[in-house]
Amino acid sequence: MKEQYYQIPKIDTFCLEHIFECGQCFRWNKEKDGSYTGVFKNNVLNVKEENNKIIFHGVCQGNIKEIVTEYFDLNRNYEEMQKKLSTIDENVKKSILYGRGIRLLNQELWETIISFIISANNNIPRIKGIIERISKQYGKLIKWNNKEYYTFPTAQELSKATVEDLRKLGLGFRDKRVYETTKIILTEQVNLDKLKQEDTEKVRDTLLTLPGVGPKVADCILLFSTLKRLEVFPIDVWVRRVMNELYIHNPKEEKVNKKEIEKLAKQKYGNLAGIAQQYLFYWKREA
DNA sequence: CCACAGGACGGCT
DNA sequence: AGCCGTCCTGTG
Repeated sequence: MKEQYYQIPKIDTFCLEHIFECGQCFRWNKEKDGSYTGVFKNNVLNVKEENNKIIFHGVCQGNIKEIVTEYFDLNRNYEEMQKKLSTIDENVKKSILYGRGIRLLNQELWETIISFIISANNNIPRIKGIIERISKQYGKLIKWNNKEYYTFPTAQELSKATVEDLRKLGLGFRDKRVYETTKIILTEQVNLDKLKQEDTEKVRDTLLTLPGVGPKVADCILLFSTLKRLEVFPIDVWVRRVMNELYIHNPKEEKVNKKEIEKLAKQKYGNLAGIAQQYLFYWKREA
């Protein structure tokens, strides 16, 4: 663990606000100067856009360049994917212009699973609060710049929590789901390392066996974690809304069949459906 | 007081 | 297979 810096030139396909406010992550907070600070794995990192540079600064376990490149998905060509998607139709093109700085983070799988179980029928401020309290209670302390940060607990660490403990931290009815899933992963009834090599449908089926993981949560995990399956298309109320507006035009939005949306997304966006989903989602929700 | 928020689950038909 | 009530908690 040592303090390190890294920087890259500013690019259109990297915007802090787009990346951190598009709903894929819960542990990044905006500072007074407009930069963002967050905790992932055993790293505390601050990211700042300055002049023509993006500056990464923090305490990292390992080499900061490698850590940043992996986490921010810097080796993937977002410009090329945007060009491809822009040819599909004017609306998607518009959504990309609006959120062109989005990148899909490679977040640690275990943390992503628990975070999105907590996200079920919940809102972002509360999700963030719950995850912060869980980390403070069961994670490890990292001090930096006279401030205290806490890592997201490992399965081993979180297994110390009883259902009642979790309830006190504000998880509500999700307490039991987190508790059970933690046990399953800790005992390797589901092995997260082996999961990464399987094909998407099989991974999805396995994730769906975890308590608290339904179709939407499973797809978020597949898209926002190191699994990084760009072809999945998480469908929540916002995505349903925008897909109905753009293509289906059903006056009763709540009646729109999920299967219909899935089919549409696949035939239109193909193996980039997940990327398209993020631009559309961010565009529609912010508007 | 009530509605609702970035779903999952269980019971029912 | 599809439909629907219910599930904690915070906020308006």
